[in-house]
Amino acid sequence: MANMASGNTVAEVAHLIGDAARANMLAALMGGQALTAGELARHAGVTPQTTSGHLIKLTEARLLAVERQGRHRYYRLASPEVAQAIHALSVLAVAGPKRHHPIGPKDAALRLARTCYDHIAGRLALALADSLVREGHVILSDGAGLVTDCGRRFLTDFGINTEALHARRPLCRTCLDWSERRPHIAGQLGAALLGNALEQGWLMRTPESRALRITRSGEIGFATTFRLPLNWREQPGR
Amino acid sequence: MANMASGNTVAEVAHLIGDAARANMLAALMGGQALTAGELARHAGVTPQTTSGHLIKLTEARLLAVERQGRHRYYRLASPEVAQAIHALSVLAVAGPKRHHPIGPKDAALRLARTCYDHIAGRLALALADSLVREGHVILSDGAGLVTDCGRRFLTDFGINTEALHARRPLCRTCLDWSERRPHIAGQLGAALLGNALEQGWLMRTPESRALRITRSGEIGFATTFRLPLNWREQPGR
DNA sequence: CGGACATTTCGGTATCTGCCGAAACATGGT
DNA sequence: ACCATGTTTCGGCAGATACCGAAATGTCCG
Repeated sequence: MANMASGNTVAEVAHLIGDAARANMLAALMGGQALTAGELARHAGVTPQTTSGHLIKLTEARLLAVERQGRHRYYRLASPEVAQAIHALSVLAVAGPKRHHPIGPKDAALRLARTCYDHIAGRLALALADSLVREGHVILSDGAGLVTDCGRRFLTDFGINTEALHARRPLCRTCLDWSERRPHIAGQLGAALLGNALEQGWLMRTPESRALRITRSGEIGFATTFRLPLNWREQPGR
Repeated sequence: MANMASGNTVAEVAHLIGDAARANMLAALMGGQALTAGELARHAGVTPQTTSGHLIKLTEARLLAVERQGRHRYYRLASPEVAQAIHALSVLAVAGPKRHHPIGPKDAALRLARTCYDHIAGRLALALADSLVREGHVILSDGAGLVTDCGRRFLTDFGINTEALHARRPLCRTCLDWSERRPHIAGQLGAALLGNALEQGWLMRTPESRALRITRSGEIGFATTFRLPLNWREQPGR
């Protein structure tokens, strides 16, 4: 069958995501970093040959983008829209009647702070969102969010150019947290917050995980800049 | 295989949507109305037996909800989250490089006004969104939206109880329009707008289509209440 | 009860495609 | 040049499942 380089249907896109191996790869890429074909193979639990086939399909369908670097090939989600679609599906996946996560003994770090495609998730993200709302910098009405003038000044001081963000993406979106069940800040603002925190050395990515490590300066920086309550780590959410 | 009544995975959910017949059924249900198994069979282009199997799977996975009524079974999307997921996928589906819709000679009506799950889409929806923004009733920052105090009063006068809306769903979300490429108002506010318009007899559903018919009183009502510009029908968007 | 209609169950077929082993290709280091 | 590593291509197999025809079940109507 002739391969039309463009135009997928909903069914075709869903069919691509609807395979365990491919879904695992996409989930791994939800961490926001580009991964090599080999790493993705390990995440998916299949051999490199099999992985290669999957990656070709995903790339041709424009769900992934590739970048060659020496003998490696780095794959990443092709666009924020892809991340959004996967997120929307994962909401349905968890939605089954009762399935409160079987505790994460080893994902304590993940619960504290992790990446969610391009922004921060976990309790840190909730604390930041609470702070921004409490201080009147951002107004959240569930799935929607808005940066106030006061918030714009605050973020500018923090080092985020709110003027430059007005591209196609929502300035401020919320994203349901996986561990806790409250929304945190996603969208362009969420991406900018993560970017700045990494740049300032407040957060560091961890190699083989989506977990984020909070540095010593980050401890202080977050607490003072965002006036976090002392107990923000324990707060189980609600 | 043991049927776990709960807990799907992302891959399982996507796999269900990733079949042409099932995707067609879901797309048909994006109109917001409940449809019978037979109607869905026609939409999907397969026989009733085949359809039955699909519907059982979709229902067990909690993507659809059923309601028996005599010898009919009415199926509808189980939750707004399902609609959101399908919408997110359809964004990716169209995203292929170039695929501007091959004109719709017969979907002129669809372009003008149609349902999108539970809210209004089409040029009417764009005109309404423009109006709400222009009058300062709603502030949109791309994917996010917010109802102002002034807007709250306006909507209350219109017959929408904005206090009662504060459930789990976003009060105001935007949704990328399929024909035109601009966001319109979805979420609870979008649903309330559609509901009120139907109740007041400003809009009427059409039997076998997602198109909405604008009644005579609707012509006048929309134009005066929302101060629509005279040419809102022609505006091709951008 | 019997006939029309909506929906489901059962059984069998055909197709699709995910998987791996083996081997080729590509790149970088020594 | 050689080898190690990362990735792709090829070929064949096996499991999953979408499809339909035939027939059963359920529901309304007269």
